[in-house]
Amino acid sequence: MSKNVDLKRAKILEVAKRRFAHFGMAKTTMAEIAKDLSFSKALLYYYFPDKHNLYMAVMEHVINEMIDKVDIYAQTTDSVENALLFAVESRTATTRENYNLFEYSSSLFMKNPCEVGKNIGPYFNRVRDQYSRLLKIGVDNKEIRVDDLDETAELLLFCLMGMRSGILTKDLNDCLFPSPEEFEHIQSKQIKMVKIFLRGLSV
Amino acid sequence: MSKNVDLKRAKILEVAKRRFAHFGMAKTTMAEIAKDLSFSKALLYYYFPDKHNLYMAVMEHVINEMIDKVDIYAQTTDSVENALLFAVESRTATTRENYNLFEYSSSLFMKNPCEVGKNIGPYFNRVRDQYSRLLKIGVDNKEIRVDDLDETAELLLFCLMGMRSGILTKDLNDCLFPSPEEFEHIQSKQIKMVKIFLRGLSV
DNA sequence: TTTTTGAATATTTAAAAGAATTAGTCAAAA
DNA sequence: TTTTGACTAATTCTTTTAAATATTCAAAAA
Repeated sequence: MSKNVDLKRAKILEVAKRRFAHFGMAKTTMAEIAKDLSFSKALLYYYFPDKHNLYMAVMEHVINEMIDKVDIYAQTTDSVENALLFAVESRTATTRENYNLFEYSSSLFMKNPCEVGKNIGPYFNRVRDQYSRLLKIGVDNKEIRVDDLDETAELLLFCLMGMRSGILTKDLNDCLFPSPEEFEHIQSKQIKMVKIFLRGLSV
Repeated sequence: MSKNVDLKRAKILEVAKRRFAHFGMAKTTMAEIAKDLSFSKALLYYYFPDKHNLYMAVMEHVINEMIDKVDIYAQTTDSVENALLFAVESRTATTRENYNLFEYSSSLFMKNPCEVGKNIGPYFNRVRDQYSRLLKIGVDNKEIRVDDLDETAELLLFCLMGMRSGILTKDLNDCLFPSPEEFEHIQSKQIKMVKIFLRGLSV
């Protein structure tokens, strides 16, 4: 029973994710998603209450994948630096693979920064909590010293975000979709940043 | 001759700055600025070719004030940390005092990130150069070790920007104008960030 | 009872047209 | 050289209408 429902929901998520990641939320219609799955539009609403809800489910799915991947890697290493660098690379990869998916989230924020708590807020917190866990590896290892794990993780995450907005502010080539070089560029800055940051926390 | 022209231009800048800082570029008309100065609109165009040019002149004036203030302070101290913390505080102050002035710049960027080179780009570079100079104090002092001053200054600046965007993304109260507490909050994060960053560069 | 659909409705977006505001010009006066 | 009032051009704001798309629902299929 419920097994079948979950399976169908997963299939829908899969297809919707492809469309959203490729064309973005705005340029994807429910009709198109339904057609991809070769069933009726109305059935989509049987499994998901509305488009926004479907989008959020896709977001959650993508974030989960990324977080799980990083957590699994983190179990195989005891060095904070390795763990964090892996996390940074995963974030870059996820971002470029799903660029247009995230665009809707940021447009939501632009329009109404106040309601961030509902939209991207929870995802931000989950990522921050992960960085908190990663930093803890270093603390347990006596590599670094951190007073407030959560606060420091947030600080680090803000810095990483800064690399992104900073670079997109400076040398954007032709706009629209950041080029592979730009992703590389951002990531390289982020890596340098992480190294300085960690050294700043070292015992 | 030219002395009088400069004086008049300065007066115009003064008035325009007040309007721009208070109501923003969009909500300020050339007619209003002219009325404030009790002379005709046409005369504004005698001293400044167009509104955008006038705006840029105001921007430059404000940035200059901030940079000068920081440079002067920097001469009185040999500690990088003091210099940087002063710079951070000055930036906060300038930002809150001229919040709506900057809003136009960011809206320009939102619309067309490509042409950033023309608009805010130069100002960004001047601030980065200043941070470069400030870091050099620490290098000369043997407090810190830096390979590439400019690159590191840029990194630092991006991190500072991250604190700003990060916090405005998270806990914005009622939107529109950030509250004094929010400025405080951002600045406190920036200060913590700078300290970790500097420690990460320490010899 | 659960899943699926076609057709109907309700919202949102897009485009067009017109009015109103505001930027920018110019010939002439001070 | 500096200043202005009157003029034109460009931009923004509203309103309207049409089209696209999200969402609902009663009924059929499984």
